[in-house]
Amino acid sequence: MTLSAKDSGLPTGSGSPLHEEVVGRIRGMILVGELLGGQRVPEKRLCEQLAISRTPLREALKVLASENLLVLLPNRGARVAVLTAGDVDEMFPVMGTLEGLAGEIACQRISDIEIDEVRALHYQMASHHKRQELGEYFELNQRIHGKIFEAAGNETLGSIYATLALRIRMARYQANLSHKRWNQAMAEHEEILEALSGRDGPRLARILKTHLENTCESVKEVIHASEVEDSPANA
Amino acid sequence: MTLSAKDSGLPTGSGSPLHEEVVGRIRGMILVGELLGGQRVPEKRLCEQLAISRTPLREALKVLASENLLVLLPNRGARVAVLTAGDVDEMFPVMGTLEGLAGEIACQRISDIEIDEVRALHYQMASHHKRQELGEYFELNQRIHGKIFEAAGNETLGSIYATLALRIRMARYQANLSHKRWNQAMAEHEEILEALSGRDGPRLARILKTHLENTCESVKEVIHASEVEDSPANA
DNA sequence: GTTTTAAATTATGCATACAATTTAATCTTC
DNA sequence: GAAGATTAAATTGTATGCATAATTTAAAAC
Repeated sequence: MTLSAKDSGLPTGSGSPLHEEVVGRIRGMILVGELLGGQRVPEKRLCEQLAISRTPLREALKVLASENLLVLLPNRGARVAVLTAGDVDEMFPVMGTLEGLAGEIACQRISDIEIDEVRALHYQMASHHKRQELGEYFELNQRIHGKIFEAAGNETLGSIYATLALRIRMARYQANLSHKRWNQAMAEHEEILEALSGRDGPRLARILKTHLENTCESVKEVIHASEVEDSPANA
Repeated sequence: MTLSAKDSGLPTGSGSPLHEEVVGRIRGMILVGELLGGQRVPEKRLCEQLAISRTPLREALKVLASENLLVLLPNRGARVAVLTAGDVDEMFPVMGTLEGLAGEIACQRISDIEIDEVRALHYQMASHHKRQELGEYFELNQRIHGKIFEAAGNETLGSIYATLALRIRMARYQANLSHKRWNQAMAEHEEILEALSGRDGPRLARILKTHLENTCESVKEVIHASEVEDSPANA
C-alpha cells in the first residue's frame, strides 16, 4: 500500500499526466533548496528548464499553491512560500497530533514483519547518526515516520500527513539540526521503536508528540534566528 | 480572521483569479448535490455553464482533485469522488483528532465574546432542531465547528480541517440524518457548549471526539446501506 | 439476433496565440 | 541630478487550435 493517494514526494516517476510529473519535479526543487523561500518562480524559465509549455506548468502551480508550497499573487506570479516561526509553531502541534493518531492506529494493526522493517530502518538510521551523515539520517528518519503512517493504513491520514510533512521539510532545509538536538532525537527514536515493538499505542502516541514538540523548538530557534537576521536588512 | 488560507467553502465571491472562483463554484455544486458521486464532469458542459474557456476550468479541476473532491482519470476526464464506507471510516477518526486539537487550543485562547458568539449560534441551532429544519441546522452546526477552529487560531489546522470537512459534507449529503441520531447530536452539542464555556480543554476534546465517532457510525450506516443497494445493480 | 470490427464522433492533453496587467526603461521637467 | 510621467518590454491570464486517445455509432460477419 502506498502512503497517499497523491503520492508523498520527491521524484514522480514518468507517469501519464504531465502536470502531475511537474508537480513532483517542482516539489523536489523546493525541498532540495533549488527553489527557496520567497523566491519568484517565473513561468518562462521553468517551462524552458522542464521543456514543457505553460499550460501544464500553470496547472501544476495551482496544485502546489493549494498545498501551500507556493503562494500565487494575481497577475504577479508565483513565489515559493516562506515559513515564518509562526508557521512552524502552527504546523508542529498539528503534526504531533497526526503522528500520535497514526501511532495509535499503527500499534493496533502493524504486523511483525512491518515492525522488523521499522527496526531495520531504525538501526540503519542509528549508524548514520553515529557517522554523522545528516542527509542519510534524514532520509531514514522520514522513511520511519512514513512507515508508521503506512502501517496505520489510513489513506486520508496518510495524505494529510504527506502534505504537511512537505511543508515541514521545507523548514528543515533552512534550519539545520544542532548536534545536541540530533542526539536527543536519536534517543527519542529508540523509545519510538520500543513502544512500537511492544504495540503500546498510548505510549507511542505520547512519545511521537513529544518528539515533534522538541523538533519544533529546535527548528523554531533556527528559523527565528534567520528571521531577526533578515528582516532588518530587507526593511 | 478567516478560517483558512485557501477559503473554506461554498461560494467564492467574485475575486480576481478566475480559476479560484471556478474552484469555489464547483465545490458548491458538489456539496449541494448538483454534481454527485461517481458522475462524470465533462469539460465542455461546465465551460458553457460557467461561461469560461477550458484553461481556467482545467486548472480548477486539478486543484479539486488535489483536494480529493474529484478523481482525474488520464485521458478519461474527471469524476466526482465517491465516498465508500471505508473512506468514511478513515475520515472520521482523523476529523475527531483534529477537532480535539482545535478544541483544546480554542479553550486556551478563546475570548468571552467568542464564547458568546458560539452560544448564540448554539441556541439558534437548537431552535432549528426543535422545528426540525435540517438544512438550517446543518448550516449552524458547521458554523459552530468552524468557530471552534477559528478560535484555535491555527491556520494550518484550519486549512486541513476545511478540506476534510468538505469531503465529510459530501457524505452527509448522501446520508441523511436519522431522527434518533439528530437528537443525540443535539445533546452532545449541549455538552460542547458547556465545556467550551468552562474552558475545559480536555473535556471538550473528549466530547468532540465522541461526537465525531457517533456521527461516523450514523453516516456509515446510511452509506453502507446505499452501497449494498447499488453494487449488485451496477455489477 | 448477437457479437465483432471499423469508421466517425467526441473528449482530453498539450501547445500556441492574443489580451490585459505589471515591471522596466526612457524621456521630460523642475 | 532627482522626481515624475510616458512608453516599451516582459509577464501573466484567458482563449483557441491541433494532435491523440476514448467513446459511440453503424456496419458487417457470424
